[in-house]
Amino acid sequence: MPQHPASCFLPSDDGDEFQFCSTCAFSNACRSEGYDKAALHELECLVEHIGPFEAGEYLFREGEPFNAIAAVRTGTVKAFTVDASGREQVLGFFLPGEVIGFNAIHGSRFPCNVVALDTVMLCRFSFPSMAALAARTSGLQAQLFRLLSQDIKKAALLAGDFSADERMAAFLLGFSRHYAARGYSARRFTLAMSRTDIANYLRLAAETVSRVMRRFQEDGLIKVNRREVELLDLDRLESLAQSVLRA
Amino acid sequence: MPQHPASCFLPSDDGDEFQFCSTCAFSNACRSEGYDKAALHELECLVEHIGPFEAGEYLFREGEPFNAIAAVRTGTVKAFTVDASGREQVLGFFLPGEVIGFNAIHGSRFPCNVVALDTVMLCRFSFPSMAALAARTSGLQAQLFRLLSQDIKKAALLAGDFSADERMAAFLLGFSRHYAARGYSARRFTLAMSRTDIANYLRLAAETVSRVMRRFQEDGLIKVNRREVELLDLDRLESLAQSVLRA
DNA sequence: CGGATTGTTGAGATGCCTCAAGTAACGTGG
DNA sequence: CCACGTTACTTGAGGCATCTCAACAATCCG
Repeated sequence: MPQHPASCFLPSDDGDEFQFCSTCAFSNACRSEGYDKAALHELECLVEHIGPFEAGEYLFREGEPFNAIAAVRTGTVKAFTVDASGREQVLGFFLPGEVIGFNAIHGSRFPCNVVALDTVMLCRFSFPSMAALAARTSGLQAQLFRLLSQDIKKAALLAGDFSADERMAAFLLGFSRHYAARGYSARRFTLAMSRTDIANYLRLAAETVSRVMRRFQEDGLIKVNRREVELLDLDRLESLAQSVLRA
Repeated sequence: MPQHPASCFLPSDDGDEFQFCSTCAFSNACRSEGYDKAALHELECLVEHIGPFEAGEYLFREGEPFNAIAAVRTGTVKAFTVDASGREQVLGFFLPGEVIGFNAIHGSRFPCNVVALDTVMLCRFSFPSMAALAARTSGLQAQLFRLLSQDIKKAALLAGDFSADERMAAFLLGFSRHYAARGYSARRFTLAMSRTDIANYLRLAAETVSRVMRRFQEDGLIKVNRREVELLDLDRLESLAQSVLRA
């Protein structure tokens, strides 16, 4: 995520780096906001741009040794486990700017599978190298602690006992907020995942997701066409989701 | 958590420190396993032993600024939020050796209340100081990353969609494993929390918790008397809990 | 001993799931 | 470009796990 043209091994044909990086979880750490130049340069050298991955490709597999975290540059990613009886449990989705792999530090192995839902590009960071750099760069260390802490809170959100409506509203608003924070539309977006994946993630049946979406549409809250979503009444969605999002 | 009598501000009447500290999440970091002596000495100086707190006392309140984490030395602690309609959502319980406050780093405020369920003593660590020390002590930094990562996984566990039986079995085995790992009985222990708290935590009704426990007892899985629990058939409990615990 | 809290038990209600069928979009090969 | 099979999604009907409500029992505590 360099501010200036890459000075290490970065692919030179990566013209859109500023765009990508301005939305990334590390963008603060990557910018020269008072960090010493040497450390910043090292972070530039640390990043590997990998991909593209096509829909369905595995980025990581459960049980695989952990040695790097990865920030999503483009595309959408799904993390999931498969239980003894073969059923998926979706743990989460990752949008551009979000970081994959924090749940793999403890145990030194990935506790879940991670697949691309569409065309995905990643920034890969060796975790030992990043930790070493963080030891010398207090801003980076602080950012890592914050991101890890944020993941704890995210995981706790969906653990609450909420109705199908509350879950669905919170799910949709999650996308809205993510995109809004990055300069995209808060009202219109495309879901990269199937109804089945959404249902698995929200701990609902796929049929329930269908029904709730239809009802939301009948009530004028949203407009859905296939995977295209438009949020028509953000206020009412917020009030539905408030017990989940608490903010 | 000094190995030798405290050399800083530690209360001198704290005769049982070795005992406490050997079960603590920081015990590795606190022991002189190749860490330089200076750093170890600093960690000793960093810790404040606080308490005792009595049952019902608040250790932290939601919204309170975050500036320290705390390891439980003795007693049991409950973390919870209160939603708009006044209902509690229990986020977790902390037993001796576990660390409170990792979910407060992001946001710089406690996202939940934390109360003592019985008589509680804590080791308090200023987080900025600990982060600074971690920057100079790679083992401590690694341990902090591991503990944060572990909390992500813990939070994800209860988020799965599991039956009342599976949740209850996993809940009981959680205590069993915690105590076993620390040299206490894996089969007999006392629950410090009420049925209502357990139910809130497991996202069940209190009545359901009662009924599941009775059925477990009828089936010879456990023996319960009030808050005293004895696990009679660990194997069957494990197999009930396996989809939750996945390990 | 009496009131308050905590836990237990039963009966009925309900939100979501399961099963089953049908419809719409998609990709593929002809 | 169309017929076809496949996958994704929708819709309805019925069932079940868990919740809610209500009463009661046991324990704690002043």
